[in-house]
This record gives sequence, C-alpha cells and structure tokens, in this order.
Amino acid sequence: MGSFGIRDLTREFGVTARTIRHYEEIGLLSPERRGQTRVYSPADFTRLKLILRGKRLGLSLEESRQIIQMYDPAAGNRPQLERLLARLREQRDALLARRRDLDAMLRELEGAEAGCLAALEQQARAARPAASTRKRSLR
Amino acid sequence: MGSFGIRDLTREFGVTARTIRHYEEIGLLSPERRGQTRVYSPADFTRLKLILRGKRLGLSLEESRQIIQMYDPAAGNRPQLERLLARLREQRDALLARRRDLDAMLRELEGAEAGCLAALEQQARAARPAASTRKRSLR
DNA sequence: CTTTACGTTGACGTTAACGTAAACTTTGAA
DNA sequence: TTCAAAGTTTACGTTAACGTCAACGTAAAG
Repeated sequence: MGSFGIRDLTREFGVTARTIRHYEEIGLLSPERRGQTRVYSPADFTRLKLILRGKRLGLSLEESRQIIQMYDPAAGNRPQLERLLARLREQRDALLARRRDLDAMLRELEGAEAGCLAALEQQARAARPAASTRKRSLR
Repeated sequence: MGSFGIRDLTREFGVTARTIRHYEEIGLLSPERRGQTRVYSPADFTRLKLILRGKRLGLSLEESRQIIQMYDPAAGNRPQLERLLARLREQRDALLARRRDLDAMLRELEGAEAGCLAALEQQARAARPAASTRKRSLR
C-alpha cells in the first residue's frame, strides 16, 4: 500500500523516469522489485525529495549522497560517531556560508529594486509638470 | 593602476586562467586589451566576483548573466523599467525559495547533530558504570 | 642571449547529469 | 484477443563548464 510506481514519483516531483532510474544507476535509490518492475517505498520517496532539494540548492548528486548518508547512521561506535559529528558540522558550516552568499545577493537585488523604483518615481515627477504644459508643448 | 593581469585574478579568486578566458568566450567578461594581452578593470573584478558567488549558490553561468545584466540597467524608459522591476522581483522570490530549502536542510542537519550528540552521551553513560566493573569483567 | 615567467590562440578531451531512441515485455481494459 | 499504457534494458547523444595540450609571442633578468 505505501508503495509507488515510478510514474507516481515522476508526477509527484516533476522529473522524468529516466532521471529516477539514473539515480538508481549511481546508487542513490534502491527500490524493490516486483518481478522486473520497480516498487518505491516511502523511504525512497523521502530520499528522492532530499536529492531534489539538494539539486535546487546547487549540490551535486555526490554531495547529496554524502548528506543523505549522514541520516541513516547505522548507529556506530564511538570514533564513528565522532567522525559523523565532525562531518555534520562541516556540512552545517558550508550551508551557513552559502546562506551568507545568498543573503548578500538578496540585499543587492533589493537595492537594485529600490533603485528601479526610484527611477520610476523620477519619471513620474518628470511627467507630472508636463501635464500642465502638454498643450504648450504642442505649439 | 586600477588594472589587473589575468594572473592577478586567478590568485585573488582561486580560479584558473582558462576559467577566466572561458567567461570571456561566452561574453560574461570583456576586458580591454593592451596589444594582445587582457587588462582587467575593477568592474571586471566585480563581475567576476558576482559570477563566482553565483556558482557557489549553484547558479549556472547563464543565470548569473541574467542577474548581472540587471545591475547595469542603461536606465531605460518606462516599460523597460517595469520589466526590469518584475524580473528583479522574480529573482528575489527565487532566492527566497532557495533560502527556505537551505534553512530546512540546516534544521535537519542540526537535528542529526543533536541525535549524534545524544548517542555519544548514551555511550558515555553505558561506559561509566563499567568503570567500576572493569576488573570484574576481566575475570 | 638564453632562460624564466607570463601571455596568447586554437582545438580536442572530460565529467556530470541526464535526454533520446530502439526494441522488448507485461498488464489491465475494451 | 487485441490494443494501449506503463514498464523494462541497452546504448549512444547532448550540454555546461571547464581541463589539457600544443605551438607560439614577449619581456625582463641573469
């Protein structure tokens, strides 16, 4: 019941079946098989969601794989947990740096927007006095 | 004076000369020439900075080109300004969406970090009583 | 005057992330 | 039963963003 065909995933996420199979080829998904056809679980569903979000953020599939691996830890021993913790913090810091870039770009865009609005205002002021002069300008 | 050789740019930004020439091939940069060699202005410098920031955010070079174009507006007429304004807002909204994705991923990573710390704590608690039992466990 | 460093222009190679086409099977509905 | 829809594998094609290599120019330093 909680299982989907490949077509369901394409509709849900707006990607092609080829894309989904590609993710399987490189080991990002591993759905079960009913006979020959793929059957996706809610877990696969979630993984795909993570992958696509990674893409929207400009991550490579390899980078997304790294991140996803950190979520099913197979709860290791002490040194493994510490390595995992270190990598989690690395990724977090990388994302925080990304967010600083993003915010900088946002501020610039908003600055440009303000400049643009000012220019439109400027045009409006230039046009308004002309309203009382329009007929004169026709002479 | 306020001009750089290609080597300066590679050192400043950590990219290869090939990369910088590539950006010129596709029209993202257009440095002047002293004879045959390229001479970069502070404006080129800034453009390159924008391009590379775009890359860090996962933008394609084409997307960066769109954004950069919005910054040197050639202060157009009324309908041009309005189109520009609309595109600025589109880009802004796209970036805001990106930031929501990014924040979601950050929250998940921090959740995983917390879980990881909890697991380490768990191990510590399991190990501490064993300290008084260690010799017994050697029997 | 030759070496060293930096510059140039082709032009072909490479990697990631799929697209696309061919040839085939399976399955539920008319 | 036949047809249409959805599935499969295999394999070659494509695009972006450079890497890499060859062959060459120029200019200051030893």
